[in-house]
Amino acid sequence: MAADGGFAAGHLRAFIERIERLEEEKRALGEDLKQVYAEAKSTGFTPKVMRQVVRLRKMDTAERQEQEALLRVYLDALGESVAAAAE
Amino acid sequence: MAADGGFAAGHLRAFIERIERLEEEKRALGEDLKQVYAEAKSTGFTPKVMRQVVRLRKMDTAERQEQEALLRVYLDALGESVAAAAE
Amino acid sequence: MAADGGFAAGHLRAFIERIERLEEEKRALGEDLKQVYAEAKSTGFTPKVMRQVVRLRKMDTAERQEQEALLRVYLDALGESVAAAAE
Amino acid sequence: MAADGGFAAGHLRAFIERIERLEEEKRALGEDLKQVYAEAKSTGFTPKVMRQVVRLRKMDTAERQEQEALLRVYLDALGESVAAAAE
DNA sequence: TCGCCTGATAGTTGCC
DNA sequence: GGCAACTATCAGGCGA
Repeated sequence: MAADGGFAAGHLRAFIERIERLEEEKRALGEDLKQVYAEAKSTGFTPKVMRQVVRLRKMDTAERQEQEALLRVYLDALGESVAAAAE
Repeated sequence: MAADGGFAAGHLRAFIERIERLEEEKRALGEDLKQVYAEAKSTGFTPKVMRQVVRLRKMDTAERQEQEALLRVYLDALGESVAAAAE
Repeated sequence: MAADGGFAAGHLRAFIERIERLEEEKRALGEDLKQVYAEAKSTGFTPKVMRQVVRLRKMDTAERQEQEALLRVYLDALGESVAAAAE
Repeated sequence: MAADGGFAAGHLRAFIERIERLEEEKRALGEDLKQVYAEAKSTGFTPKVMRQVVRLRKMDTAERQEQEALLRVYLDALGESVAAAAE
C-alpha cells in the first residue's frame, strides 16, 4: 500500500480534503438552519413545534399512521394507563 | 485555597470520588435500561414505540394537549400541507 | 399481538414498569449529584472547575481506550489489506 | 396568532420552506460524502481508517481549543478565589 | 442484507 | 430570560 512511493498518499490527501470540504459545508448549513429557527422564534413561532411540522411533512403518511396505530395498541394494552394518559 | 496545607484538597478529593461513584451508578442504570429495551425487542415489542409510551405516561397531560393543539394550528396555517399530511 | 388475550399486554406492562423504575433511580442519582455539587459549592469549591476535573479524569481513562481503538483500527486495516493482497 | 388572517401563516410557510431547502442541501452533501468514501474505497483505501484520519485531524483542531477553554476555566477559578479572598 | 452500535442531532434542564 | 451542559433520540456505517 505504501510501496507505490507516495502515489497513493497523494490520492489519499485529495480524498481527505474533499471530505473535509464537504463536511465544512454541511456544518455551515447546520448553522444556517439554527439561524432560521432562531429567527422564527424571535418572530413568535415555536421551534420545537416547527420541527414537528417539518418531520411530519417529511414522514411518509402510511408510516406515520402505522406508528400511531401501534402506539394506540400499546396504550390500550396498558389499560388504566390509557385512562391516566387520556384523563 | 491551597494555603490550608491540603485540608481542602482532602475535601475536594472526597467530593470528586463521591461524584465519580454516583456517575458510575448512573451509567450502570443506563446499561440496564438498554438491556431491558433489548429484551423487550427480542420479545417482539418495538422499543421506539415503548419509548413513546414511557414519554407519554411521564408527560403532563395538559402540556401534551397544548403542544398537540399548537401543532394543529401550525399545520392548519400551512393549508394544503395539512391535506398532504392527512391524506 | 393483542389477540393473545392480554398475555403480551402483561409482558408489556412488566417491561414498562421496569423501565420506569430504572429511570426513576437514574433521576434520583442525578439529584444526588446535584446535591453533592451544591454541598461542595457551599464548602467553597467551584462546581464548574470540579466538573472540569471529573471530565479530565474521565478523558484520561477514555484516552487510553481511544488509543487502543485506534491501534485496532489500524491493525484491522492492515489485516484487510493483507487479505486483499492475498485474495 | 392565526387570527391575523394568514399573515403569520405566510411567515410560517416561508420559514418552513427555507428549512426544508436547507435540509435538502444538507442531505445532498451527505450523499456526496458517501460518494467520495465509496470512490476512495474502490481506489483501494479503507473508509474506516479514512474516517479515523478525518476524526483525528478534527480533534487536533478541537484539542487546541479545548486547552484554551481549560486554561480559561482555571484562570476564572483563580480569579473567583482571589475575589473570594478579597471580599 | 440485517441487526448492532457508534456518532450526530434535538430537547431538556440548570446556571448566570 | 438567555446560554451552556447534559441527556435522550435517531440515523448511518460496520460487521456477521
